[in-house]
Amino acid sequence: MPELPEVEHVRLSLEPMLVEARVTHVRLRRRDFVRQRGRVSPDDLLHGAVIDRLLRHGKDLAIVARDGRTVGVHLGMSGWLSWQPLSAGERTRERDPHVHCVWVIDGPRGRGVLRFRDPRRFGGLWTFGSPEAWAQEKLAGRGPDALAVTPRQLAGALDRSRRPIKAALLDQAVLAGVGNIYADEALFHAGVHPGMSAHRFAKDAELIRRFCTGLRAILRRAIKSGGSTVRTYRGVRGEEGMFAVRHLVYGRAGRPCVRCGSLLRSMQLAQRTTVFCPQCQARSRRANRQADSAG
DNA sequence: ACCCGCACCTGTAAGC
DNA sequence: TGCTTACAGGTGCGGG
Repeated sequence: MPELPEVEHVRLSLEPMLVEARVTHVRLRRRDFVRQRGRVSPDDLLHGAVIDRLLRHGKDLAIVARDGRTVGVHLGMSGWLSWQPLSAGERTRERDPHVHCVWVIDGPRGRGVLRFRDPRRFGGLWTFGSPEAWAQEKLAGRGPDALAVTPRQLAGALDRSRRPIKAALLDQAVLAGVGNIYADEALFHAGVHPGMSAHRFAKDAELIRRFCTGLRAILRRAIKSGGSTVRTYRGVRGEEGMFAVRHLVYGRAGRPCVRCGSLLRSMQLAQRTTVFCPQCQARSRRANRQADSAG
């Protein structure tokens, strides 16, 4: 579910509630949801800590305490972090079997419950002694964040790769934060066929620059809209992200292209459903220019 | 070294 | 209605 815009929206939404707040209770309901060998203590999950900041790189999130304790959060496909205000003296009882970890938090904006719900359990929690350890261990092998990547970095990561560009974009070692939705949207924006080889894409400096600019714009707009709710994604208050109504290709196979009217096509690429416009994203750029000049 | 294909899970919707 | 199947936003691994 959540790609960079969804994760960033969650981070921004939680920040005012969590920063400067103290964790007063922690309840881990599924031990194996914390990817750590041996015993997990409440202290590992920030019990008693004062939260200092929330970090994000790609789709990875980290909750960092003042004393350095850090919890890495990954939402996987179906993960949801929710915030519910709690009145004084009120207690919570979990009945939802998919809520795997619960934190009660006392902060400048009042008391509340932070819950991590994840039915498919592809997500998880990781514990570290410092934010540096998080960056070193959890982010090892991750590429640059998709909001900050430079055309140069992207070209460098792609120029010896023979994979289809779509497959490379989904690879978090190349670029951190892009998943199936935003890969399709960004390729459409740049007019690139998803099956184009990565090294050919990397050779075209002008194309890469255009792609990076478009990608950043799409991600920024998506963050502002609260992300994309396609099925299950929700913001921290349970609200839907409104960016899906602005998807131009993702989820629109068989419908007309907003630019040229051709019917959007669907194919399997890197085991993922891929939607593109056969006209605006033609395989050869010559065909592409012809399509442009034809209007 | 690179890249593919699959496994990891559950929920939902469509098809029969 | 009920059963079966396909599919879903992600990642990490084995092995070709």
